[in-house]
Amino acid sequence: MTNSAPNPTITRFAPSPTGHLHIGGARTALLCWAFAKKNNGRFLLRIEDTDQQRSSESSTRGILEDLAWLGIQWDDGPELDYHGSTFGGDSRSVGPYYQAQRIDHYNEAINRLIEEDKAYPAFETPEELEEKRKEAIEAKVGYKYDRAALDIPREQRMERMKAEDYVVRFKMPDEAITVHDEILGEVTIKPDEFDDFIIRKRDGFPTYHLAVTVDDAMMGVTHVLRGQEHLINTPRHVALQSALGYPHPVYGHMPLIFNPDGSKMSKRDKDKAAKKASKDAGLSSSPIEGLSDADFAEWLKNKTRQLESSTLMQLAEHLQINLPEIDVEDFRRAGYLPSALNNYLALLGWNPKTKNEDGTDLERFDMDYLASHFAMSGMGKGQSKFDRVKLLSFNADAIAALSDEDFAKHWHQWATTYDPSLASRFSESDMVELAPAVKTRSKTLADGKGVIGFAFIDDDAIEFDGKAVHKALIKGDHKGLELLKAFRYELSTFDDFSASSIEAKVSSFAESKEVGMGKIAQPLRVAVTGSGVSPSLGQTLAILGKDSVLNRIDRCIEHASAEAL
RNA sequence: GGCCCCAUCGUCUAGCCAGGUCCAGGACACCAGGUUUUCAUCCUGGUAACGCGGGUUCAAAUCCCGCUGGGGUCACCA
Repeated sequence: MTNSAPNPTITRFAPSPTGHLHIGGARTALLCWAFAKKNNGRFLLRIEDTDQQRSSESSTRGILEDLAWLGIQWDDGPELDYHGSTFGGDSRSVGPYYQAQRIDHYNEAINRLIEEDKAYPAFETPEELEEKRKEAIEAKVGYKYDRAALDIPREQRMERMKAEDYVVRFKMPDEAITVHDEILGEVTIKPDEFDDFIIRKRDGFPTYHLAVTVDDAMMGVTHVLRGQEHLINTPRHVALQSALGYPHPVYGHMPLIFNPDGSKMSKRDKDKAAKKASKDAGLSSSPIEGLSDADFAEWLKNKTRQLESSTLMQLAEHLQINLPEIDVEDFRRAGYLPSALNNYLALLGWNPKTKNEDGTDLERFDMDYLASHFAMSGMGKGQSKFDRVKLLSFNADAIAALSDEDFAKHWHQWATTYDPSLASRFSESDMVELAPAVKTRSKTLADGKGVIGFAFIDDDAIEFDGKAVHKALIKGDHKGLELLKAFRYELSTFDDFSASSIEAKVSSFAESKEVGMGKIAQPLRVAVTGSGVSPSLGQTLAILGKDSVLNRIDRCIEHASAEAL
């Protein structure tokens, strides 16, 4: 495909601001972005807020920030300042990018269609239509609008428009429409599958079909990459484009993403998980302030009832469970890196079909790679299941690959938002020091705290794991305990508490006592952490510092001596 | 239910369009072993799939048909 200057490739992502950015939407946006970049084109962001009831400004803001966090930069669209860089703008002067601000454009197109007799007003009320729909269902036939309004003479219709409430319907041409889809091939839909759909609602706002057609044309969109749930809409848009004399963009409908059990990934999954945990825990009354017992009981027994997101999070915390991640914000909170999320998302349905040097398939790649290699030909046709375990593995690898400095930056930034106590306990430069111990032991940024959990406990509050104490200190004639005492003595005059010199110190001590490293390492580890498991000994002691280490050893000696009697 | 889309290891997939090089390759997970003072990392090896039935062909994971299964869609939501 060649691109001459006058006709750049333009893709778009057009979310409706009715909630957070769903992970499926993020993948659509990512691949639209990648396609545009690969073809030296532009990626456009448009907010489809024609549903006045459900749209909100805070949703828009959230979606913009989620995209920015992922690093999916839009060239045209609403402006956003994010950590010093500006996203969006209107350099081509084809805005505004909020559909609610583009009503004049839609009306112009609608009026033109009416004048050309390609669209017409219809006067049935929603209730009347609902009635007819019900009848059709009972008769087990597909419902289609019966074109009753077309029986009214045109003159009369035009007259009634002035006085009555009405919708505008598009006269769907009576011919089969073939969509040339870059992913699925040719898809032909017969005319009896369509009726004269509404293009302007009673409230004067256009419907999605009309708005999307007008906007894509006016904004110069050349390629539409979207989820397969839109496949059936495409013939409508193609017909509308023809009627309005617009060019037809190239389409690509990508397969949808599902939960491992095959169900749709939806916000309801969070309620489902919380309900199950509540039942398992035998909760009979609301444990959350601001949620009444009655509401809680109703929510619990009604499968479709959903709780406010913040309430749900409080409940999850109370139950000590993790809610399934559904929105980009969820993954962010859970401590995923955007690079890992993008990588996994891109691979879900797209394959670079390239080998690594060792002959394995290329799976790990970054945004630059995507931007220079993405092609629709690599898209799969089949639906896929979202495997959090594989994503976790991608994330763990991405974290491990970070430099200590970058890891500290990400970790501290994450903690600042999601775990302020962690962020205030350890500065970013502290975290650089912690990085070597934490990186290979964390699958997510949220895991980090657990790795160094021993550092969060006061010296005199350490709880000693009985088994570990026995195995490391008491077993074999208290050899471990004696070694620990001896090492404690040497440590009292030792001041260089860097990880490497502590390692050296322990090593030379073991040599002088003619024992293996483990003989002194494990007693020490148990003494300072209470358990037999921690990062490397040098790192562990370095994190605690000399005072704390000595305190803890003393306390352990006391504890173990009592145990040994 | 009508229409439309889809179908390879448990999961994501390569191979399919241009049939033979595929007793089907990779990744995640899992199992076993190794490295490591513990854990984690890391290394080595292993288990594991062409949904079913018909064709076409010397030859089918690859082409055709049917079945089954999964999904989408049938709004004055997008």
